[in-house]
Amino acid sequence: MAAPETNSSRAFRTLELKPRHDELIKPVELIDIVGASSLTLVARRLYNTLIGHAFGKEMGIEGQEWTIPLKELRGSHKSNERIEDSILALMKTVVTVRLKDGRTRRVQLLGGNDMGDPDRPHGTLTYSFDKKLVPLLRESTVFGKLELSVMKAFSTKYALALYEAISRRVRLEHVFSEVFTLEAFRELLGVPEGKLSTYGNLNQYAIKPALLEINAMASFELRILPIKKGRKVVAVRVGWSLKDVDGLKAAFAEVKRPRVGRKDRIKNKVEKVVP
DNA sequence: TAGATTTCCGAGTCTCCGCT
DNA sequence: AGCGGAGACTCGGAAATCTA
Repeated sequence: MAAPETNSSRAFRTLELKPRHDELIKPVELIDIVGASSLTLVARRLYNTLIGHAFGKEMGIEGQEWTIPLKELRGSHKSNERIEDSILALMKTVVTVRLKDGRTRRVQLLGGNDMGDPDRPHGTLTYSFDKKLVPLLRESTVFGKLELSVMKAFSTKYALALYEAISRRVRLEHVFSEVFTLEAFRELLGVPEGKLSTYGNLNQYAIKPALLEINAMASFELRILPIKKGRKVVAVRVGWSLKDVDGLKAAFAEVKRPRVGRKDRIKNKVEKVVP
């Protein structure tokens, strides 16, 4: 999938943009991860936290290490057991990135790391990113601005993947929709090879749930329309618009509510679902 | 001994195949 | 397209264990 070019007058570098409270900035090359579909939602959240922690304040250099208390990675569970699983999954995930000059780069999501320190055996995680990955972070000119509190609230990986991709495009001033072939859209959502092979299943289990969650909780509104060739759906048009003040208030309120029962709550609201 | 951490478990929820 | 259901997954909490 081709990454959209940013409007040239505002071609910030990642280095120059500081995240506001509760947001993190993630360069486009990382967001369009190809081949990470086997990562769990927990692992994705953990990775987003690690990225935010590492690059939120200042830009890294090759070989730099960061230390974060495990407490901040655990979430609501009190144990490290799930953190270790996620770290292993991230280290095993090889990302294929299409560079602007046409080269293809393959790199692990997460580099070497140490858990614990001499004082507290299980207290901290010291981690690094591969030296091939750090320049990507530094050179990025197109990026998404992601709201941590929103990302934490998504319950399906398809909603998170779609949110990441669209939140980046929402910032482009003159673009309000984009057409994806079904193949590209599956890749964007991170649908595993061979799964959800028919449009019916893709719509029911990936697109509809993701739309429901995003429209309930994000700062923008999404519409997805199938594009048919004959009777067969061959592509989708994804359109987006920013919410008004009332819409933003409702979204903020839903994010703050507990996850239990969310599905039923948001289903009762107006749905913009694929026909 | 108190607080931190790990292990285990079960309820709730989600995914997606097979069928109509 | 929609339904039913099996199996997988997520999550929070209780009990056990560890550490200072």
